[in-house]
Amino acid sequence: MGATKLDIYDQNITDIAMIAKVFAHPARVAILQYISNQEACICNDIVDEIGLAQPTISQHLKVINDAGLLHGNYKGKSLCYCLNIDRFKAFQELLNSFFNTTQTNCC
Amino acid sequence: MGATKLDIYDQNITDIAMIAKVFAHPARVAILQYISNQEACICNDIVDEIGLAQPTISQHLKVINDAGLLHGNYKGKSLCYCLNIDRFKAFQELLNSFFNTTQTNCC
DNA sequence: TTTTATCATCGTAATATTGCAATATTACAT
DNA sequence: ATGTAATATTGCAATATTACGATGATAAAA
Repeated sequence: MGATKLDIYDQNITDIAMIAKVFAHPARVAILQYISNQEACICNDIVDEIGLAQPTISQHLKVINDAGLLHGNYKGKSLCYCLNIDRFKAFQELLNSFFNTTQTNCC
Repeated sequence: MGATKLDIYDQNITDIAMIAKVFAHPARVAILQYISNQEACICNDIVDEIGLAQPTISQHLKVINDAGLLHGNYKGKSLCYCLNIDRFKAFQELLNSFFNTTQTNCC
């Protein structure tokens, strides 16, 4: 009990849910917005910007990264996280395809 | 510790996160898809369709309803849930506005 | 090489979510 | 009013998430 029953849903449904989960925490939305607005995107800057501890930010970054939304390059001693814009746009399209195939048929 | 710190984020960021949370569970995505594809949308049908117990479905419906995504009409002895399509489209636009203002500036 | 700065991982406590059985409520038919 | 079918609520156990201090790893600088 307690755990999500993943085996009973269609693949496209679990895909939508997994994408939405990335955006389902304000820290991750804020991180994504921040990264996309900066030229250099160093993790410690995010810690300063958002009022959360460094391990917490790092944990959220891992969730975002596991979803394939980041790629990082080393620049000096700081890690530069950048948005994987192709993946990001693919997420947008998947969500829109769900929204657009949904209609109201009754009431 | 453990609870999301909601007070440190901009309103639009928490809005996006709250919307995404509704779609962040496959049961809720499946319910929304199912409702939108049926002519009559009775809860017990959803229980049969998705392999979850009636109280669990009812709980997920409450989350969807609390987000303003449903309106219900009574039809005979069964409750007819219907998609609040205006709210649904508003959700889509908010998500798209977030996606569209996000760019990649480095790496 | 030692220090320093930056980011990741581990361990853990607090809180939230998920799922269901039992029970309550609601609306309708009789 | 009473019975019945459909949905909601409650209470609880299992699991997941969030947050952070302590610690570890890595790379540049001293």
